[in-house]
Formats: sequence, C-alpha cells, structure tokens
Amino acid sequence: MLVDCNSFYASCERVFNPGLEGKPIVVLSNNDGCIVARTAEVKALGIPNFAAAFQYEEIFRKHDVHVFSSNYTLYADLSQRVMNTLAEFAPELEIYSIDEAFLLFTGMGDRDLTELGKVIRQKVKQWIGIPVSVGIGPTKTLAKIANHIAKKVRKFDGVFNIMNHPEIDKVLEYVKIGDVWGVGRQYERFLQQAHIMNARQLRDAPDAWIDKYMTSVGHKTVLELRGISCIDLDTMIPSKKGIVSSRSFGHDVTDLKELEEAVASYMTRAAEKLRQQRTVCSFITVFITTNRFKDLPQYSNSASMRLMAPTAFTPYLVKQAIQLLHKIYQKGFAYKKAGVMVTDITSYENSPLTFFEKAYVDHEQKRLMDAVDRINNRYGRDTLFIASSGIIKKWHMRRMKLSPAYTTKWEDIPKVK
DNA sequence: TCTGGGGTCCTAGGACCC
DNA sequence: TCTGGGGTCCTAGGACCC
Repeated sequence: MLVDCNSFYASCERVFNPGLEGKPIVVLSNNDGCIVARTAEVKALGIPNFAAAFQYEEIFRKHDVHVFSSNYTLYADLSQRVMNTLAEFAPELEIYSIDEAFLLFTGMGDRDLTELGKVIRQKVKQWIGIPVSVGIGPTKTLAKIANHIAKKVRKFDGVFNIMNHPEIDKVLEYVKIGDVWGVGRQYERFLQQAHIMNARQLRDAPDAWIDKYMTSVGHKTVLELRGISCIDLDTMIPSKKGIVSSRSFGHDVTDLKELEEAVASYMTRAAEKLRQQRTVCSFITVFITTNRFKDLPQYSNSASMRLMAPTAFTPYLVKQAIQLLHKIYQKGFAYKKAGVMVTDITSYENSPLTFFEKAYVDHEQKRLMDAVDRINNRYGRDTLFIASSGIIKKWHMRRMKLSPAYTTKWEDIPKVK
C-alpha cells in the first residue's frame, strides 16, 4: 500500500490556517524561485509545477492565489506525525519520501485492504489534518499506479486497489507511459518511439525486445508491472552515502568574504547531518557557480580533497572548505550559488584509525561537537555557531512569505481565543 | 604485418526519484 | 528583482593487476 499526501506542502499550510480550505495555494522553492507545490485549485488554473514563480505573479493576483515560501521545519514535523500515524496501522513501513510511505500487508483479502485504506485515509485526515491518497497493489510499481489513479479519478474517493482487478488491462491502458514509476523523460521518449504509450503496452512488451533495449532498471519495472515483485520494502533508513548542502543566494555575490561565510554555513550544516547519522566523512568538495539565467560572464568550478582522517569536526571541515574555495574563486564574477559535498562516509564504529592522527570518535573533538549539537538542539539552530559563517549573512536566501513554525517554536504556537 | 585473456576498482556522467 | 535542493543507482571506460 502506497500512502501519499496530497499537495503535501500546500496542505501543511492549510492545517493551521483553515480559512484556506478550498482556496488556491502554492508553495515556492528556496529563494521563492519555483513553484513546488500546488493545490487542486491551482492545478485547475493550468499553472505547471516547477515553473518560475515570477512569471505567474499576475495570475496569482488575479485568482487570489495564496503564496508561501517553503517552511521545511513545519513540513518535516507534520511529515513525522503522518508517518507515526501510518506506523500504527502497518506491521512494516518504508518512509519513501517526506510525503509518502509504502506499507506492507500480507495475508489480507482484497476487500479488507480497500476498507483498511479508507480507514487510514480518514484517520490521517482527522488526527493530523493532511489529506492522503491510498494505492494498493501486489508490487511497489503497481501500488504507485493505483495511487496515481486514486488521486486522479474522483469517483474512487482517494483509495484505489489494483489487486486482482477484473479490468486491469483497461486500468493500465489509462496510465500514460511517462507516469509509470521509473520512467523519466528519456525513457518516455524512447518508449514512445517504440510505440509503447501506456503501462499496459510496457507490461506486454515481448521479452526479447525488453532484453535487447531495456537496462536492468527498466527490466525490473516491466516485471513489477506484471505483478512480480522486484523492489523490496526498505524499512531501515539507510545512512546517506553523500551529503550535499547548497543554496542559491538571495542576491548576487561578488565578494570572497561573503562566499566564505556561505561555504562555512553550508559545511556547518553538512557536518551536523553527518553527526546526526553517527558518521564521519573523508572526502569533501566545494563548488560555486554564477547565474546561468543571466546574460553575464559565466563561471562555475569545484575543488575536492581527501582528508587525512575521517572526521565530522565542524571547525576542521570549515577550514578545509574555505581553502578549497580560495582555489576556485575568481574575482569579477557575480556568483549565484555555492555548495559543499561530503562523501566517503563511514560510521563512527567503522572509521579507520590513521597512523598519525587519533580517530575523531576517540577525540575530545567529538565531545565538543556533541555538546554543541545538544545545545543547538535544545535552544535552537545556530545558538552556537562558528564565527566564519558570518552574522549578517547578506547572501541569505529570500523567504518573503514564510509561515510561522506552528509546531516547533514556542512563539509561533497558534493561540485559541 | 598484424601485440592475449582474464579480472577488479574507480570515476564521470547520465538516468531516475522526491 | 526574479528560475530549488536534495538523493540513489547503473553503465561505460580507463587504469591497473596477473
């Protein structure tokens, strides 16, 4: 069973602002750049996803669309509440993304599953305030398709079960090839050229053809469409193999000092994430780039280094990152974005000792970082921070329409009068 | 005239996902 | 003024080994 939240970010904004029920809402990406979530009312206006927000300001005004900056603190918290609720119903659960989860049920009748889907949908709405769609199928790919139909076809009322469906061929014919999970833009084009236009045709493609033209990934998709499960439920949250922290700036940056602040801030965040999953890294990359949408001289570059020993010590990582930045910085360009990447990640337990340096985990450095993390957890992000990440942060992203952190900040908790 | 036949590991790039 | 920010997996090709 795939449970997927409807217009998740936009729905989150509605939870504590019920006056927005039935009103069109969009949520913008970082820097208020693109549209990343739209309610049904907005979709009905023909506004596409991932479009640049500034191109639609006129339409927003005309149709009284409520516009929000991304409030990830709020969305992450509500996501956790949704997931906790789902966990009460399913013996096994895979959190697939911030707004969707796969639930595994075995030994249940088809009718019972549909009924359970309805209960789950109703409970999540009642307890958390978020509307969800439920798709049920014998494989993940078919559950995805069922979910797609639950969302799209009104009469199913948000729950669709494709298990042993008497008209499965018709159902799959309704699903456009590009809407199949695992078929992206490139595959879509390729398959269309081969006259495979919908999920049913892909399912029924001859084996010889599939062997010849599909990769191993595509092969799995076909088998899954036939009801043979190839993609297992992943109930453990795997630790990340790479962590990227990058942002576009609120305005163009030319000054090296400001870039240093940004890189220091991003590395601070990446190091926090490393420690959160109890890991260290031994390879880091820094990159900067100008604004590709502007008719100005363009430049982008990156630099990497292998560290002497795996670590998650913020001051050291920041220092190295700033040195890498110095290697690639060129004067005279208007920079739009910078980022850091940490890779070659190993767990505390497995990180090798080097001959010359004590391992980070055995070190006072770790105790210091633990203390910093605890303080920042308790008193809020950046209560303690490294000075090189700056105080004014002129380069900070724009978030002009940010809603309150209703559930995670004392001052922002809604008041009932 | 004419240069083997296996492997492994790493990296870059591309495809996909949300 | 103004166009996001994360991830994963697979493959091909090169470097290297015997």
